[in-house]
Amino acid sequence: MARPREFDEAAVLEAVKDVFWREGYEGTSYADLIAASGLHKGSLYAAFGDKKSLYLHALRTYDDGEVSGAVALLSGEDNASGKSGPERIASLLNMVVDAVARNGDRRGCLLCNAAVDQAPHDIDVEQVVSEGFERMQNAFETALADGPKNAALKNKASLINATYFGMRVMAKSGAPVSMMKQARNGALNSIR
Amino acid sequence: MARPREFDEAAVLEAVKDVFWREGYEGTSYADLIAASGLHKGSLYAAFGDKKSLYLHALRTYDDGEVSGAVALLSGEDNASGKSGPERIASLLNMVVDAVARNGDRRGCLLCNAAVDQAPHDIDVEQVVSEGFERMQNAFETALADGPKNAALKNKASLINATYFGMRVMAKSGAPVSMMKQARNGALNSIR
DNA sequence: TTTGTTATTGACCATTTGGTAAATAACTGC
DNA sequence: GCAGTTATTTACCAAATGGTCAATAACAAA
Repeated sequence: MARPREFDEAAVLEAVKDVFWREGYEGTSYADLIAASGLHKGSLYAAFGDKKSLYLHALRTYDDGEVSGAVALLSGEDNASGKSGPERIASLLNMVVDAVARNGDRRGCLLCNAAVDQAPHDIDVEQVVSEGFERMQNAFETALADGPKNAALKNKASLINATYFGMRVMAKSGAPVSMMKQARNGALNSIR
Repeated sequence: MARPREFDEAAVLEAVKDVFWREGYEGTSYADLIAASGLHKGSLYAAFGDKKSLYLHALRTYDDGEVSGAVALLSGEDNASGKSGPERIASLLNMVVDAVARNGDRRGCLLCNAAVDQAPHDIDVEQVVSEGFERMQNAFETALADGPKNAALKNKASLINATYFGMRVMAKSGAPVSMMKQARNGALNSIR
């Protein structure tokens, strides 16, 4: 065979994902990626292609990790806690608030960041983002009701979905936590 | 005195604002700004300072224009139409939907874009964005009620506010108009 | 041990980046 | 017309950008 990889591909993608998450696509340089991954430029190119392709790898890593985690939480797949749908929604929104309130995490949601900075300019990014949005939308719908989905239910789900991404933007914007908590309260009240 | 300006400062800022609005801060180069404004680099620097300062000028132009316009609409300052508060909110959300549905406008909201791409990295941008968010928040509250503001009202206002920015992100993300309309319907139902 | 294959490394590249400075041009008040 | 002041223009710059390539190193199979 041939010489084996010396780096852990998943670990490198985690590091790369975090840089793009914090700095955005244009705001990230190869110098940043090299520093974060510990790899040389040639290795990054050989393993993941050019910058755009690397960004897509990072975005899909986020999609497979954070987004799928949120979807699983909302859908109640891990039914250990026995939470109701609204309780699961509350859990997710609380996590969004707490990331800012407790850790000062200003990264927001990578899917949402990608929607703002690259989706309008790159059709591949747009596709990953759109699919992620749809998955979140469906997960909110699942949490709101297990029966057949009517129009009013879809409206509620989209309301929560939009609020979710709005809160993520608030997080990146430096909005006060009080405003985020109010948004969360308003969303939860609206589905009571 | 001295040699007068040959360009219309307001017109140049409009052009510059539009580039930053479409391309983001890092995505905009001086070549773009020169092409859009018709000015030479030296003139841009002499008139508005460096790139960051020019971006702030553009952001404040947006704040004085689009944001103030939305705030005025929500507050019912121009009372010619005699619309109720919820009707004024509906008007604004409809404008957001229509920008995408009719014109395919993917720019979203510059304030929101700035929140995502520069607010976490620049305190001046963060301040303009935060103030804009607060103004929108207050305008939504004004539209929801003219009486004293209680906690439930603030929650509702923040819900709508978050939904508004979420819909803007949806716009940039290429989400289907149907999803945006659902979010609008959900938001309007929640304040009935 | 040789051979084929793939990974790593570091030097290298053209282009673009944001930014500067000196020369020139246009205006006002004297 | 002259002096003073500010705009415009052009040429220029160092640094950083994304990207490539040839040399070398490490493995497996034969």
